[in-house]
Amino acid sequence: MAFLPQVDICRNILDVTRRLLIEQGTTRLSIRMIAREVGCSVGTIYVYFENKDVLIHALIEEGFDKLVEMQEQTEKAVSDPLQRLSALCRNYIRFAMQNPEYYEIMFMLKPERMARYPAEKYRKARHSLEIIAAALEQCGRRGLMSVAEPYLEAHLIWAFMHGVISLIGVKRIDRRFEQDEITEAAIQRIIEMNLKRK
Amino acid sequence: MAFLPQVDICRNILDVTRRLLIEQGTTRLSIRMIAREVGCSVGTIYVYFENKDVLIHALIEEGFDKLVEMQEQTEKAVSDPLQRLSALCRNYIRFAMQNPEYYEIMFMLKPERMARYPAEKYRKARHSLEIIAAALEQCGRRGLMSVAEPYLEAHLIWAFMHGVISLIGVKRIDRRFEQDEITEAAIQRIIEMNLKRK
Amino acid sequence: MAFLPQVDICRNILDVTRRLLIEQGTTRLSIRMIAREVGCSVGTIYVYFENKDVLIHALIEEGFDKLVEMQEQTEKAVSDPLQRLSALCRNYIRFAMQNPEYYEIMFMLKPERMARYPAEKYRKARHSLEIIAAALEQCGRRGLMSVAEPYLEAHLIWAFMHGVISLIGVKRIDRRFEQDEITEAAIQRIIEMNLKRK
Amino acid sequence: MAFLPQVDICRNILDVTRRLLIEQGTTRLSIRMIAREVGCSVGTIYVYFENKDVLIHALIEEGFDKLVEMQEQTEKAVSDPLQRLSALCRNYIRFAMQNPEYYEIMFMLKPERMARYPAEKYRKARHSLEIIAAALEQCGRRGLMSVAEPYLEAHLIWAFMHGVISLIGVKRIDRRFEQDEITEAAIQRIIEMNLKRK
DNA sequence: TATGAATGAGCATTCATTCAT
DNA sequence: GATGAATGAATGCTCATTCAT
Repeated sequence: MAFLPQVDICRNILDVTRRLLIEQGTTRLSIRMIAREVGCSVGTIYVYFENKDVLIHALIEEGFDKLVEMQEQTEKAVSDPLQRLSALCRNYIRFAMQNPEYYEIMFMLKPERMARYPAEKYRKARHSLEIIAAALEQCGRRGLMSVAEPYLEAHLIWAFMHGVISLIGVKRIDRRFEQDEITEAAIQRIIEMNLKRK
Repeated sequence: MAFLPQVDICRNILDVTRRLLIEQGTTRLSIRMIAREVGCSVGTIYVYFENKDVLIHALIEEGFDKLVEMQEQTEKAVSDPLQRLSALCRNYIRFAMQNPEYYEIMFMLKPERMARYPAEKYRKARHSLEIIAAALEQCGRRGLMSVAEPYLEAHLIWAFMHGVISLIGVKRIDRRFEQDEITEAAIQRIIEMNLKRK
Repeated sequence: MAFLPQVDICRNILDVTRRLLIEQGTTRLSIRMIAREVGCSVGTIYVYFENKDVLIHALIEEGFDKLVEMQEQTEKAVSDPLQRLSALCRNYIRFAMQNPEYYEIMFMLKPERMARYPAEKYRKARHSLEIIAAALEQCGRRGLMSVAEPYLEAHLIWAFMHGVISLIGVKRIDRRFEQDEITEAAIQRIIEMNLKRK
Repeated sequence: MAFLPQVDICRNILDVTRRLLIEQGTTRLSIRMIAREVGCSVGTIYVYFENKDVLIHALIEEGFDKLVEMQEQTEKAVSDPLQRLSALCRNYIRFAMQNPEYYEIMFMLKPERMARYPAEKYRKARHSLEIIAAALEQCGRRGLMSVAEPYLEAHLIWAFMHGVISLIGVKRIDRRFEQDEITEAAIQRIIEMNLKRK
């Protein structure tokens, strides 16, 4: 034990919590469960996180950081505005699919049900929207789209993606459709929806 | 008691539960809370509902009945297929806005987190989708739209609406936008999205 | 229904209760369970039996009546005292094996755990002992046995049988032994135990 | 607290449970009752015992350990096989009389009524039987008894003692007899029963 | 006679959190 | 920093019993 440095209990707690969040959701998730899974005592959790909410807020923040960083990189990496837009959409959906637990706490918790709602943290979410709005504007400037209100349009795009992700998450999409089929169709509609009519 | 005619305890339980569901969500909602609010004993709840799940399932069924009935009436009432489609969308969103508690248990619960998942009840949801698909087909037949796969398209429309509803529900739409502005814009995009390009 | 006379609800309740007693024991047995199984309402049970204890006491009485009647008949039917003694023993054990629910409430309930202990009813049990004591005396008079204290001896015989029955009931007899093997061996020992040494 | 050294809560819980078991039996015994009597909160019980069954199983094990240890000591201490046999019997009965709560959970619970039946724990009971069988065999080897099947005979002896203990436990022995009178008579019969007829 | 709604107390169990060590 | 005992309140649910109908 002395030679096996306790690497990073804090990290461990966060990762275990993420895993448990998928199966259990926030309410069913319990500190005892986390402790048992991490292999530490309940008290130890409280050494690192003031309470259950703080622990979840930490994960929410982490999620936003990951998402925003990914989108910022795409913004930089893809120069063609139309391709950038679809890359941003594809990324967003992929992020949700691969990190359902992050996605759930980032975008599916009703604020009125969170005891200690950290409004500031959610404001980070805005940045991800602004990146989409910027891509739309760029498309507009290049004459590819005619977007009167890019920020509103970005909300609509976001909503569309969020709807697809959510319905997949609650397993309500008809089994006849593959996940990819649905998500790709959605992305296609999103692009077309804004493309300049000739 | 003599002055407060005990109208219908069962109905009362259902209504109180609906109300509490908005504030608390399914997991936090407790039988004791319901009993306290209804003004009866815990045991009384169990006279009418075998257990907590059965109570919630009853509400889910009620919700689907309301929604499907509303959509069926619209289907009959509006003959113009394009207007019918937009009426169906508008209705769906209005239903969700006015009955957030119904909407949540109907469309937002992860099946794997429900102890006793009543798959059959959820199957009713399909009918609401089929009504939209039928409207799309009708539009196609009239040459107003060219919908290759009406059922897939109906899913996409549903997803779009569900996304708007969900984001409004978790209060993530920028305060600068009115609810109506967003929902109407979404409906407009939904129609346009499918309109035949000239 | 009108043509299907409600035969004898009371009898029905008693029989269902007996059946449930085997699986559940007195404590776990519930009025609701009985009502469900009988196919009547809980209230109906209370029409016939003042409360749960009274219902069980009725069964206890019934059990004693059956046992004593059986033993009295044997007493009359078998004239040879030695054969009578072994017949009485065999009967007793068979009664216990075939009516474990009667036997349990008749002989295994701790009086201090019965809310309303009907001491008088248990006094009936004595008669069954007296019949055994009488048989022992008869054997004594015929010179087959020399029983100094027939009543004490009857108690010991009873205890022996009760022990075999109880251990079989809690499934503690080694599986290598057949039930019959054990009970017959016990009866043999009981007879020998009292037989006059030559 | 400072004045009442919290010696050993775990031990305390076990002892209180034992006491309550006599009055209430396993089914009526409740965690709340134990907590109230121990003077701790309900949760505290669960700190030491995973659930009610585990708590009772712990007592069962404790009981078997006590009984077997006592019998093993007697086996070693008493060299004369006949005296050893009667000492083993006397010990067994004394154990049951002095620890009725242990005895009840060790030998009177129907396995089918125990939710989580710890079969392995009950297997310990066998050892106590084997010690008696060994004593019988020893008597046989010394020509004091002629025991064809010592293990079967041990079962019969056990049953006899169990019967006496049980009837005393349910207070069914006629008040005219002292407990000692009955138990000593039983032990005497047990020895005689197996003694070689001259 | 028969019903079944209603109750209040009770059940085993789990929880987030505190705090002395 | 890490522990884990301790708590009090809460959870879903069952119970024997009552009583107006």
